[in-house]
Amino acid sequence: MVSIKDVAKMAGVSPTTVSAVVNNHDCVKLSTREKILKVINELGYIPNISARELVTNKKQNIGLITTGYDNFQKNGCNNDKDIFYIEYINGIAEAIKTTGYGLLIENFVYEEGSKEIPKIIEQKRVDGAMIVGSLYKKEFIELLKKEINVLVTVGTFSEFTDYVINDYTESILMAVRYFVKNGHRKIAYVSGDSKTYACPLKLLGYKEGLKEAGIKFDNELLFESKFMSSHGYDVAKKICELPKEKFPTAVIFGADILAAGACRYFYENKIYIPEDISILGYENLSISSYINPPLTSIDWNKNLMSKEACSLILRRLKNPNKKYDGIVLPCNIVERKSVKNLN
Amino acid sequence: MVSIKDVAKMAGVSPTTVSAVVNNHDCVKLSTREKILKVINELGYIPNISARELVTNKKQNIGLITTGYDNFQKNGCNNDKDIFYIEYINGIAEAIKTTGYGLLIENFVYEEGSKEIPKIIEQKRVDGAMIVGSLYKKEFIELLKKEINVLVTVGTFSEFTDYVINDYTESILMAVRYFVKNGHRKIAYVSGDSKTYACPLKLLGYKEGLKEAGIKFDNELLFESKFMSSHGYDVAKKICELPKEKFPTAVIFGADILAAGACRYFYENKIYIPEDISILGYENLSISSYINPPLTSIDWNKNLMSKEACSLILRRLKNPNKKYDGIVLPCNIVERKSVKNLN
DNA sequence: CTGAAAGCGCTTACAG
DNA sequence: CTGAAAGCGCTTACAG
Repeated sequence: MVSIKDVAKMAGVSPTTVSAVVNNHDCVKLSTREKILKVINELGYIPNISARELVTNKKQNIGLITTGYDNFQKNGCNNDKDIFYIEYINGIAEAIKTTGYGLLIENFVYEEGSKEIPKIIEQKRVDGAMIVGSLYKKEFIELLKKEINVLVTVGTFSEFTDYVINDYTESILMAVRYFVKNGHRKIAYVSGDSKTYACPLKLLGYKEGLKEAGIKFDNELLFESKFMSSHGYDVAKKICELPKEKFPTAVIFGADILAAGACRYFYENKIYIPEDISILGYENLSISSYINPPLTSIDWNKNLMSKEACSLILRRLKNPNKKYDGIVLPCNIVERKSVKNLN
Repeated sequence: MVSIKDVAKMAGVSPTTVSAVVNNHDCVKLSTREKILKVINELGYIPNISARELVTNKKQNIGLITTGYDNFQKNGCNNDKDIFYIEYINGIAEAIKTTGYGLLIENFVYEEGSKEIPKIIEQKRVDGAMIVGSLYKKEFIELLKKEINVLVTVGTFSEFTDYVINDYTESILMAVRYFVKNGHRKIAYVSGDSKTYACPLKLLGYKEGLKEAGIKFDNELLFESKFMSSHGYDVAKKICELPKEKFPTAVIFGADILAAGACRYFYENKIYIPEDISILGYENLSISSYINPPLTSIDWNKNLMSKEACSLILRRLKNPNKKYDGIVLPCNIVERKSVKNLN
C-alpha cells in the first residue's frame, strides 16, 4: 500500500503538500503540483479513505434507506415492494456516481412505535441519508434526526428535512382530466393506503377533477386499498360487482401495483382493457410496460426525483444549517394502451 | 462524540480494556466487563468505524456490483436491466444485514477492452465484492482480481473466484421434460445472448431434453436473442411467421424479459396463452407474476443465491487463501398459467 | 487479566 | 508557497 509519505518522499516534498495537491487546494506552485501528480501517477497512489474519514470526521458515503411495512414480508409480497424501489435505487446509484460519495443501501422495515433505526445511521456509516418511500410515520424521521443531520425524504413530504415529492393533487387531477378528455364520465378511483401522506392529497385531486368536469362525486366509485397487487385484484372484483348502471368506464389506480392486480382479475373474467374498461396506473413503474395491454400511467419521473434528491443531499452536506428545502415535481402521463377514447 | 477514552476514564480502566470488551475478547474479567458495558450503555458509545478501519486496514463494507451492457443504456432498456437485478440487490441487502458489514452498491457498465473498474473497488471502499449478472468477459474479473482479493461472481461461473450459479443445463432440460410431460412435442427454444457463460449450457439442456424424449432437433425452432424485451417481441413475430406445420405448441424463453416481450406480440395478434401456445419463462423475475396470464417460469431461487453469495464472501473474508469455492444451485419450475396440458 | 505506548494514514492549523 | 508537528480514535503487540 503506497501512502502519502511514500509520495512525499519520492517527490521530495512534505506530506502536507501532497495532501494539498490531492485535495485540489490552489495554493501549490504549478511546478510542484505537476511533480507530485507525476509521482502519484507512477506509484498509483490512492488516498486511504478511512484515514481521511477519521481526521475529517466525515464518512464518504451516503445512505439510501428503503422503507417497507412489516406486512410486505409477512404476506410474502416482497415483489410488490421490490418493484417499487428499484428505479429509485438505480437512479440514485447513477446520480451519486459522479459525486465522490459511495452509496450504502439498507432495506429497513419500519414498525410503528419501535425505536429501532437503520444500522447505517446508528453506526454513523454515512454523512447523509435519503429515505425512499412513504411507509413510515413522522415519528420515524424525528427519531432519525437525532442521529443524523443530513436527511432527505424522497416521495414523502417532511417538515423537518429536505424532501422531494410529486405534485400529488395535480397528478390525479390530471388523470381525471385525461379521462374526461377521452370522453369518460364514470370514473372510479382506487386510493392507496390512507396512512400515507400522499393519499388524501391525491383524493383531493380526484374530487377537484370531477368538480371541474361537472361530474357528481359518487362514493361507490371510490375504493380504498393497501399497496399490494392482491388488493388491486380484490378491488377489480368489487368494481365488477357494482350494479350495471354504476359500472365505470374508467378507473384510476393509485399505484401501478394495484392496476396490475386488477388486470389479473379482468383478464381472468374476460373483461377486456381498454375495450370494456379503461384503466390508468400511477407511478409508471417498469412493470407497466410489461403488462398486457401496456399500462397508460402517471409518470413520477423517478429518474428526475433521484437526481433532485442527490443535489438536495449534496447541498445540505455543504451547508448543514440552511433552511429546509422542498422540491415538488410535476407528473406527466405516459400513454400506452389501456385507455380507450370514447369520443 | 463519545470516544473510547471517555468510556475508559469513566469506567476507570484503560482504552485497551474497553477495546477488548467491545471486540468480545474473552480475556476480560467478568466484573470489569460488566462495568465497562454499563458505561458504554450509559454514554451511548459507538465505536468510530473509520478509526477501526484505519488501524485494522479493513473497510467494513462489502460491495455489490451490477453489470450491464452499454447497450442497455443506449437503447433505453434500463427497465429490462433494473427488473433483472432488483431481487438480487434486495436479497443480498437482507442477507448482509446480520453480518456487521455495510452494503455498498455500484451499477457498472462494462465495456469490452476498457480498463475501467468499479470505483468502490478502485478506491478500496470494500473488503470484498460480489459481481452480479453475466454481462462481462473473463478479462474483467482478471482486472478486478488485481485490485481486490475477495470476489464472488453471482450468476456466472468463474475460474478465479468463488461463484454461485444455477445448474443451467439441468434447468432447461427440466423445462423440456415439463413440456413433454404436458404432451408437447413441438418445443421451440429462445436462447439468450450467446456471449454469456450460461447460453451454450442451456442450449445443451434443450438438446438433451429433446433427445431424451425422442424428438428430433429442428434448427428452425431455435432462436437466438439478446436480453431485451423488444427482442422477445421480434422472436414471437418470427415464430408466427413459421409455416403452419412448424408452429410450436410450446416455447421456452431463456429469460422472463424475452417472454414478456413475446407476450406483447402474441397479445397484439390475438394469439392466446396458453390456449394457442404455451410458454415458459426463465429466472422467475417479479414481472412474471404480473404478466397476464401469469407466467410459468423456471425459478432461479435468487433469494437462496443471495444468501449463498453472502456466506461465500464471508468465508472468503475470513480465509482469503482458501481454494476457490463454487456453488451450483438447482432450479425448479414455478407453475402459473402459461402452459396448457395437451394430454 | 490489564495498561502504556506506538502507530495506522491522513488533514489542519500554524509558522515561516 | 511549503513543512514540522499534533492529533483524529481506534487496535495491537508487549510487558507485567
